[in-house]
Amino acid sequence: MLDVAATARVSVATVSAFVNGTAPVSTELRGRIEHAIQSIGYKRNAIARSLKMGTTKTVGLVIADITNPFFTDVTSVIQDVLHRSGYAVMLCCTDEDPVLQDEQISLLVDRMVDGLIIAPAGDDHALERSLAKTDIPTVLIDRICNGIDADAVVLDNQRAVHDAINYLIGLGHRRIGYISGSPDTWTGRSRLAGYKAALEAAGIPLSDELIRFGNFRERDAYNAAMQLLVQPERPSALFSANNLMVIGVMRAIRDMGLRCPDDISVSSFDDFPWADVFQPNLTVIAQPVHAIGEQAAQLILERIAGRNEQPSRQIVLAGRLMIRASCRPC
Amino acid sequence: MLDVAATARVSVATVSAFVNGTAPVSTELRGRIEHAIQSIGYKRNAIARSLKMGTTKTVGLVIADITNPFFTDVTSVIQDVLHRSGYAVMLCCTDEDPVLQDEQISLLVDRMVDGLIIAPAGDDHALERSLAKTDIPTVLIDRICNGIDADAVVLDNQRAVHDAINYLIGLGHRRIGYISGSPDTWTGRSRLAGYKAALEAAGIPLSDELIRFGNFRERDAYNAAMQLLVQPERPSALFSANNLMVIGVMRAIRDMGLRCPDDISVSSFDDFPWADVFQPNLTVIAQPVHAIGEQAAQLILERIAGRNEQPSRQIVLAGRLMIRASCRPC
DNA sequence: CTGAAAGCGCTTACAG
DNA sequence: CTGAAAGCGCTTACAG
Repeated sequence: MLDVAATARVSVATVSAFVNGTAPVSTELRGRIEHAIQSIGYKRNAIARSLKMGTTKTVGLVIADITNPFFTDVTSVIQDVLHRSGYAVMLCCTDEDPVLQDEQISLLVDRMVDGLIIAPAGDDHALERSLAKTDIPTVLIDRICNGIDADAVVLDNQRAVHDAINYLIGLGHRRIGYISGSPDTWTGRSRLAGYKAALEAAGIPLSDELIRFGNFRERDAYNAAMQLLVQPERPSALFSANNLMVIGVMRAIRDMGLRCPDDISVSSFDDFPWADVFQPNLTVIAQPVHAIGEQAAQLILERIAGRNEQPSRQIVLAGRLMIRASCRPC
Repeated sequence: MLDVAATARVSVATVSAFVNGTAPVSTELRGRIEHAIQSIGYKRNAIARSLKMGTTKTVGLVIADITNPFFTDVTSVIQDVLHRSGYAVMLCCTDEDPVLQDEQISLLVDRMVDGLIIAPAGDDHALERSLAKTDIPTVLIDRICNGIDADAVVLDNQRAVHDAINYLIGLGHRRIGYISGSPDTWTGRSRLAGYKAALEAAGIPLSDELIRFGNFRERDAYNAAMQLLVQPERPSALFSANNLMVIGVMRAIRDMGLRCPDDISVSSFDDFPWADVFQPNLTVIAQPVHAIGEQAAQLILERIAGRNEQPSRQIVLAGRLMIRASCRPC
């Protein structure tokens, strides 16, 4: 910028005023500056600008797994709206590991991101500790954490699972196996609560034998499903608490020589873009990924702009049961 | 840092030396500094550091589509190895749009990323122009661009498609429809070349009627497949040049009331994590996503470190044909 | 409308 | 081993 100022024979203040449109500049100087910028190939140094302004125009996004379609869909729309507002996004993955999560958040905080959008991993306290050292505006997605006062956009998980299980019950199923996410997470707990509530409402006794923990991971879900499938009185239906796990469930079903939906019905949380064209057409709970991303991005933008000084609020969205062909009457 | 220096009653130079371990500090001062850091809750400002050091410890990754499993898999491993080396990654998506690509690259260059890993979108000249203004170390993945002198890690696309088409020919197929990526891209061209070479080698005459352009997009591929499927002499097999497009192909097949593989065989570029458990089990060309990400990350790290001053080189990896159940003898 | 100057928080020769 | 000081490239009161 000094070079530009020098060759344009103006002060740096004027160059800055011109470049940022922050103050009027006479047509003459404007021409000289424009010319100087062209010939030098000047580009404003955003780092220096950040240092002075105290803002980096970037927000950190931390998700569990970039390989999970749910997160990528949400990420995609978040990026979209954030970019439109001139923000870059720095993406970090935690692999559902609180330690990694802490590292990633540190990395983001160090780089002075203006805001944080987090899909929390691990138990609530982990995130609480990670966030304690900073006062960067934060919005949570997918999960809520006790002890963290931040905006959040989540699903009404309990209601959604309740509906799905209800559908299964309506089909005559009584022994419905449930592959749960980690009970350490809000998501894991609230989905499981939906399962239990649905059974209870239908007067079907709960049985711990029918609940296994897959921790939102394919591998664990495979083992969990296996345990359910080898039971003498095999469940007639299986519900998986997320998309990764249902792959494991399907794999277990195949390895047991069973077929879905002929031998066993399957339903799951989270939709797949290809669900309608591959067999079995999975009956799932679709999350409003677009709305989730949109809302989260909007919230963080508001917080960053300081337009929103109100106490944090939670936006609760509804899931939608997509009935396809993976469930049969019992 | 001034605060820390003040309360520890030392100079900022000493604090800096301690924090970065860049010079020995006496045990006494070390204790005082440590204490001051604790009580103040000091964190080094990475922005100021970047400004002074001319390095941001972050690399920009620009891909076409975060929703595409191929890119997310590669992204996942790139992030992994980069994080391990203390680098953050800033992710941008181009939607295969050269204009957006230019914006994203600008955004990254502005923020002074130390390196760039790019899966080029659009035609070669677009990227060439976007990169012209900068001399940031760059490595290309997935696609090579004419006129750009950068390290690259790509697939031997022609060979891979050749193999897949050969397999189809071996099954007795003669009318093999081909859903191509954009011919403006190296990837689109080299994969198509593989198709043509395979037919030629088998003495099967080429027919433009059997080639349609899906531009790597599901929607376009759907239309392209439709055009192929309504032909009086319908192809007995369809090959899709990437993963997104095969979804469109399957959708077209379904909408035409056809079944795969009973009525028509299907094969595609790119594997899916769930390919073995959903029907039809797609026969595909699997890319070595892990190796691609690993190599790309390694290359950019070397370039950034300046350890590699050699002329740019291209790493060419081999695809692998995964024969499953979506292709039948004709 | 324009310019000289201070300062954002760090690092790093250069003296001591 | 430690400190005073300059400078990374910008923005922004403050004068003129």
